[in-house]
Order: sequence, then C-alpha cells, then structure tokens
Amino acid sequence: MYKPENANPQRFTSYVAPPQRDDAAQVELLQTLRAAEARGSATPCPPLVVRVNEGAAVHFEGARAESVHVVRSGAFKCVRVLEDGYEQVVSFAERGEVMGYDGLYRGEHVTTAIALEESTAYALPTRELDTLPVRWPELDRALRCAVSRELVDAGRTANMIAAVASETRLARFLVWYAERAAERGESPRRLRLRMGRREIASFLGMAHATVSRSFTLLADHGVLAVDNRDVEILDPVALIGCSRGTRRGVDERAQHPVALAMRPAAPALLRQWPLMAA
Amino acid sequence: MYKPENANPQRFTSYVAPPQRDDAAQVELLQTLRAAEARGSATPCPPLVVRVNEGAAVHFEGARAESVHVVRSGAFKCVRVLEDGYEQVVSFAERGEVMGYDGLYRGEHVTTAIALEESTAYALPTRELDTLPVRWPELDRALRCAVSRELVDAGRTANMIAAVASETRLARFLVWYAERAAERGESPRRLRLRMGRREIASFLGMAHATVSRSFTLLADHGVLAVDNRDVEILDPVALIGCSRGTRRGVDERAQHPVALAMRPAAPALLRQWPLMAA
DNA sequence: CGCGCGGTTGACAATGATCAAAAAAGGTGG
DNA sequence: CCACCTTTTTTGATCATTGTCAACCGCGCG
Repeated sequence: MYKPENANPQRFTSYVAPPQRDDAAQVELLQTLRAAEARGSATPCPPLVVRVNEGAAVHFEGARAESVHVVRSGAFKCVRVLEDGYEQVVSFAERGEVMGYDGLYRGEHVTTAIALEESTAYALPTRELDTLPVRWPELDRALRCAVSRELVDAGRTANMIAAVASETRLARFLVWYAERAAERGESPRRLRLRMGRREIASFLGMAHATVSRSFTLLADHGVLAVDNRDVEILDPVALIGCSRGTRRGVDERAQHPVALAMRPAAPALLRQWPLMAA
Repeated sequence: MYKPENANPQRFTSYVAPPQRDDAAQVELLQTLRAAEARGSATPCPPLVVRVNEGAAVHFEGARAESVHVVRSGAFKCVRVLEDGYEQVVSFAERGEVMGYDGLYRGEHVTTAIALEESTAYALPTRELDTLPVRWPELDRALRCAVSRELVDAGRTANMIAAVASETRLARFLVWYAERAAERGESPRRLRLRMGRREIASFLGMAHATVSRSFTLLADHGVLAVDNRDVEILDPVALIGCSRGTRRGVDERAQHPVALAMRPAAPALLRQWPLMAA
C-alpha cells in the first residue's frame, strides 16, 4: 500500500516537554494500566511523565530504546517510515496502552510514536524493567497485561487488514474502535476519531480515497452518521454484520455487500458487544 | 479474505502427549529463548514440555489461558476461526518463539496454536509468571525479550499484508522467513516452508491461487527456485527489491513489477540482511 | 486403481488503486 | 467577520489487479 503522495515524512519540529519525575503520578500510572488494585505504597521509582503536542514523538524508529511508554492522555500513532518515504501506521494507542515495547528485542525502537493531539505519556526506562517486579509488583503485572493486550490488538489488526471488502475493513476498524472507547468508559456509539482518513487508510492497508468511499457507503445505508471525524453508529447490528464480512452466496450475487450485511448477526456475538448494551 | 473452501475447521484428533515436568529442560528453555547467559542455577520450577504431532494444538482459542508456550522444536501456526468458519492464520512460530501470551489479557487464549509438524513446546504456567522474576530472573528477562520480538513480528506482519502487490507481499514474507531461518542458524537461501499455500494465503490476506501465481511469477523471473515447499532464493537482490515494493514511476508504466524490482536495492539494507553474507 | 488433497493454471468480473479535481474544513491576518 | 490560504476530505473516471470459479495435474494413501 504505497502511496507516493504520502512521501513527505513528518518533520518533528513540535515541542516536546522534557520528561520529569512526578511523584504524584505513581498511583495514576498503575490505574492507567487498569490494574484493579492500585495500592499507593511507596515505590523507589516515581514515573516519568512526558508531555507532547500534536505531531511530536515520544520515541523514534531506530533510536536506542531507552524507555517504554504508556499513554496517559491523548492519542498516538506508531508508524514506520518505509524506504520510499511511505508512512505505515502500525498501531494506534490511547490511554492505558503501551508503546515501544517492541524496542526491547533489539534495543532499538522499531516505530516512531507520534501524538495525534496534545498528549501525555509515562516513560518507563528499560533499564529499570529488570528490577520492576521486585520494586513494584503490581505495576509489573499490569504492564504484562497491557503488553498482552498489545498482542491481542496486533492480531485484530491483521484481521482488519486481511479482510477482502473495503467496507468490511472499515467496519472492523470501527467495531474495534468502539470497543476501545467503551473500555475507556466513553460512549461506544458516538466516536471521535483521533486520526485522519489517510492514517486510517495506512493502518488498514488501503487507499485513503477508498476509506472515504467506504465511510460514505456505510453512511448512505444508514449504518453510520459521519461528520468528518465524528462518527455515530446508528445501526450497530448492521455494522457488526458488515464487519463479519460474510461472503455472498451464489444466488445473492446481484445484491450489494452492505445491504446483505443487514441481516441480523449471531446473538452470541451481539450480546458480548458493548454497543448493544448501550 | 474469506474463503468458504476453507470452511472445515481442523478437527483436533491428533495425539497430544500429556505435559511432564522435565528437569533437564531447564537450561534448554533458557537457551531456546536465546538468553545469552544461561546459568544452570537450580530453579524451583522445572519447565513443562509438551509433545504434539501434526495438526494437534497446544492451546485453544477461547480456552482458559493456563500457560504460555515457547516453541522448542518444530513449527506452529496460531489461528483464529472466524464466525463463518474461515481459518485466519495470525502468526507462525518456530523455535524460541512465544505463543499464547495474548491470552494473559483476558485470561482466555485468543488463538489456537496448531503444530504444522511433529513439534514440542515448553509450557509456562501463567500462575507462575508473577513469581518468575524472583525465581528465575534470566528467564524472565528472556521471556520479555521474546514477547517484544512477537510484537516486532506483528508489526512486520501488518507490513506484509498491507502491501499492494501480491508479489510484494510474498517477497516480504520470504525475506522475513529467511531472516528467521538465519537467526535460527539455518540457511537463509534454501528454505523449507513448514506451511501450505493456503496457510500462507490466509496469513498474507490473499487468495491461495494468488499465492501460487506469485510463486511462479517470481520463479519465472529467476528470483526463486520453487519446488513445492522447498524454496531456494536464487537472486536475493531482486527479492529484496521486490519486497520493497517501490511504486512504478509514470514513465515505467508499461514494465512489469518484478522486472522493475530487479534494480539493485539500497546497499544499507542489503548489508544488514543475512542473505547477503552467505 | 481410484480417491482425495494440495498445488497450479485459466478465464472472467469486479473491486479498489490510481490519477485528478472539486469541495469542505481549519487557520491566519486584515 | 470576512477574504485567503492550506490541508483534509470527498467524489469522479479509468483500468489493472486480484478474488472467485473451475478445471487440471501430481502425489500419497487406502
């Protein structure tokens, strides 16, 4: 999915506040990583908090992996710039998600983590990761869990990209995004996308024009109400149906993919989806 | 990428040897996880070793995540079965790679790990993961590193699937596969694919017919010698060129993608590729 | 020997990438 | 507040790529 139009890699001229030790952020960090029991016991290592504004990066592809980051507020995209300058979005991260853990393997970050808006992140020095379990067992456990979640998301990402139809890809993306919103306690129906069409396109492995088209297609069928980056899910059942991407039967050949997806999805799937509870 | 032809999920009738504690496997496990310094210090937790033959699974999607697995020998595929029965291959794992770590997040495995041939794996009980750092620091560190590697691979996977041209996808897959072979000390030029065309297709998000076509295409151009699952890389430079998937310029429109990829790749990229050393 | 399976190849329709341009949104300065 | 610029998004038109269907081949196995 190379698009030469995208050939100007972002220049990181934006302001990056120098990281500072922040005692008050201790409990926060643990809570952010959604460890249920965040005991405020004293730890010898108050976390670093980094503040960046839109377009700035907390770590760079190829740079020594000195820390792993946890999103505290805002949103990030993790990208790799390919040889021809195309910016491949590998993942999106919001509150509670880990970025840069993949840098531990070789000691170099393999992605650049760029803020999509004014954001903050915790920085966990990789040096201190070895001793973390003894110094702060709860955090260690929470971090493990968060990394596991990254792997889950990676699998889902593959699942999104691998889908045949472009509407299916977008539908899966939206379902995923809505679930994440629900997990953060936000509305799973009224979504505010933190990223542009081009970034969604790069993430899903398609042309940005096709992303746009898929949005309008779903909107035309009454599944979504799209207002730029504000997306409202009008018909969750249809969206899920579309995300399931069932192949058309031979006899249904003439019909439209989206129309076909309108038939109700499996009840089991629906029940476990937060959208349906709302 | 749904293919109804693939709608018969594997029946797991194959033999699975009951796991057994194996004292002798202690050092092995550490070495397998490629920790440089594997001290043979006594640990209170001799690893479990599981033996499976082709088609059998070490863990199932949806089952309680009681252990994380590390491949000791052989090869595995990690799959998710979608609602319509299509088997999506999420990852391939060979010696030293971690499977099922994504199960920690929810306590349930999200993939089924199926052996592609007669294989063995270590099972690390998730219960013991909390105390692992104190009981066996080296292993903990090695495991962290291996998990990090999984994340790196996940990013590369996305990179493979997201590529536009089918030959590019396959080329990236082969480059990745060759690098892994090299890391395991095997030849990076003579590859034995452990998986079938259909599994490659599912992994790369394309139709199996297209995978087959891409193989023959690369073979016709002298890049590969393909004999079923035995693939020899005849022209590494061309393969890398193809994997870089540079878009054709406007004037080169008439030429064939593979032919265009024949031009030499960036020296920096080549130097760091194990193929070129051989 | 026939059967089934995995792989290859052919033909065809259609999806989506690409090129291109218009329209909308956001930001800046008068 | 409006004109003006840039960026993002939408929409249009065209054509190659690839998914789909289907036939065929080679191989191992019962």
